[in-house]
Amino acid sequence: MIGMLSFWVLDIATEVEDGPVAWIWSIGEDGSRLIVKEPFRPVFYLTGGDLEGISTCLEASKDFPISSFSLVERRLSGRPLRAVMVSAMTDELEGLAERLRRKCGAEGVFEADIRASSQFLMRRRIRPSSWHAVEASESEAIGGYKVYRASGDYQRLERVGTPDLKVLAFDSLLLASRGTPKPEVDPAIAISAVTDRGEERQFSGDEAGLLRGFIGLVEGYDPDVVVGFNTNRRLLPYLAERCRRLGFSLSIGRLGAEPRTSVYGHQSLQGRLNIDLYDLAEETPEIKLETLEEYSSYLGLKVEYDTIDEYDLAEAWGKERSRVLEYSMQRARGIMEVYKAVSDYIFSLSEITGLPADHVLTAATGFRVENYLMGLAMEAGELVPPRGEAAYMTYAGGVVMEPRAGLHEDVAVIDFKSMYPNIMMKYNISFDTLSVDGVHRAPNLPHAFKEEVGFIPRALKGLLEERERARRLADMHPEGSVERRVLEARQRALKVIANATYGYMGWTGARWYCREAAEATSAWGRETIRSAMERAKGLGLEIIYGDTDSLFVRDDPERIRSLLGWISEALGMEARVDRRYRKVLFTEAKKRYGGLRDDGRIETVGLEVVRGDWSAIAKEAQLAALEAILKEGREEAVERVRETIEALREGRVPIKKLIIWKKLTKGVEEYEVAAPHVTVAKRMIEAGWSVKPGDMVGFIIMRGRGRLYEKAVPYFEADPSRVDVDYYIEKQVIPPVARLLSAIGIPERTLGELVLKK
DNA sequence: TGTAGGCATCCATACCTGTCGCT
DNA sequence: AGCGACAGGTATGGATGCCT
Repeated sequence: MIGMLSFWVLDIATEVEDGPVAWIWSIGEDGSRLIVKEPFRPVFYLTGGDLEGISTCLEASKDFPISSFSLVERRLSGRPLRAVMVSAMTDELEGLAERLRRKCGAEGVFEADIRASSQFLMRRRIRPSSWHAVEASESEAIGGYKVYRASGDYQRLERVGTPDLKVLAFDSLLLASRGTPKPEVDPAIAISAVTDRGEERQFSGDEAGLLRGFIGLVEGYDPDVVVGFNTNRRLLPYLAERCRRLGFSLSIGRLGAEPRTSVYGHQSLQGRLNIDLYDLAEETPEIKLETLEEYSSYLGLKVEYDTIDEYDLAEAWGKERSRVLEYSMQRARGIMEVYKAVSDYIFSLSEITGLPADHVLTAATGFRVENYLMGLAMEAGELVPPRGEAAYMTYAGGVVMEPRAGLHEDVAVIDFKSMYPNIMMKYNISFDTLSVDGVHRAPNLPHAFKEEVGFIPRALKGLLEERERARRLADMHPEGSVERRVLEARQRALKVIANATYGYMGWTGARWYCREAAEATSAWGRETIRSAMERAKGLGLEIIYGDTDSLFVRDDPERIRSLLGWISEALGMEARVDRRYRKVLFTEAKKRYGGLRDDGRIETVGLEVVRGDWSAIAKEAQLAALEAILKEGREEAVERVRETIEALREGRVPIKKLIIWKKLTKGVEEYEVAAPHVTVAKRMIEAGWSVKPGDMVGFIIMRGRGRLYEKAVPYFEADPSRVDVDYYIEKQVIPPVARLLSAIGIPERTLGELVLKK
């Protein structure tokens, strides 16, 4: 029974049966969950001077797991290259390729370091998280899932959006008598779960019972997506270990599989997507503390949390158990809501980059860009180079103007649209167009680029055209519709990948690292913005500030229109007025300003207000002063500061507002100099808490003698009566506001007097 | 398992200088 | 006078987190 099968690709896996077989976990058009199976042979290439010799040698290598080999024409950095393509009967290519290279005297090996499942997706042009059709015959079902054998080519189907996925969000509580729970000794005490249909379940009490209850729920509901917060690095490995100790396994994958540790700490669930929203929170710059609560409020979700700090959990569990359980359920609900808000973006990113939806979140930006480029390379017959280790060499970046300090009225901000991608396309900047006699010569650099369209510019063109298409289509659908939401998420994902391509080229770890290309891009960028500044001056526009691809000018619609026209015609680039300020305040510092937008909102850039490593009281004080400066006057601004100082003096500031958070960026032993958050982290570790690189450490400065790092204590241990109020006044509140006030002519002395005035 | 460079800011630390007490 | 201890000032660089 052969017929066309349409399906949406959920996840991909490879198994070795007689040879490697790809399993595509999918959702059929009728909503059934199914597996498309196809045997395939991952390949690698051998290159060298004597391809005939290599071939003869391969002929005599029947004892190796090779299915076939052939002489093929490919390209390397755009230049034609002949190579021997070897098809393997194993999915462990690197060892095989290296042994054959040595045995047969080949010089180069290509693509042996690309995982079998990635090769399958790219060669067969299958994009995860999207619809395809293929000729297939039904074969024996496995564990209730229909299985199809695919034959022939896969066609991509133009269809917006995902099928109706079954989603399960969960949260789990772990209880330790002391410090951070350890899976060897400390139990899970509750698991809360919510389905996309709104069903809620909570398991608690006997640990074996609650874990079995959760496993039963997963088996029964059979979700396509399991979503949580901090599941990859923490919860899933923890729960799996608890199960093992209790004598059973955490079989929450399809076909009863346990979670498997996959690349970079990702936990893989067979046949399901395991999505950890913490990964997404981590890469969202607006989110500083990386908590579920913060993420929910950033997304503007109406979810209630009666938060219980992890440091208070043990005590709360003893005293107010029902409140703890309710909080756990609130978290599960919150996780589901966050998932619903971000899932379109995740699936778009997955489809564009070609990485399965659960892996795309754990992959860093560079690997997302690279996976996208690898897909294009395979289509174009361009060999994918191995990951090298280029020596780190820095180069010049964007230009930043010295701002005109002070308060300015009616300022327009002109932005170049996608400046770097457009420069790379305009001057055909790419690793395969770099050439000494190229027609495009980078300003003040010995780099030049050929005429014939390069790999990177072609990739960018594809991304930007696709983005335009997504935007146009989005506009054709009504506001609030599923299609519009999905298409908008798609255009955002496309923009992210396009904008990261410049940085990717300058990344020494990139397969297609090309410092010359990155360096030339920023050089043309500097030339572009400088010539725009010249022109603006020539037109009589008053320039206030500029950074890389933006220009702040006193608003003057007529002259600005003329400047934008010139940029389009003479530079062949596009710029637009991105925003307007009724008032904007600059200090002497670059990259820091605050303004009153034309829509009445206050906007802060670079100032302490937006930084996560200042206490809330300092940030509030600065924002209040800024608001007063922009909306009222200087006296009011000073008055706001006075009020804050007074509140601190009188002990009216809640201790939470005094917490200073800093990220521990490496192990505590690796630090060269003592710092408050490091000594606090050390103390916490001694007390049994796990504090690892990447964790945020919150501390408060207490009265006492010695260095600052000797006066810092973990925030949850701080005694409010012993807080070093003077530190908060003199080192936290005053400096940030003083910088703003001095920009409008109020000397720091004035604030000093405020402090003395008791 | 790291997109890039440019930048402000705080604080620890090393180093320098001058003063003081002691021999 | 010569020496070391110490206080105070300054230059430097580690560390963090922002901007485009």
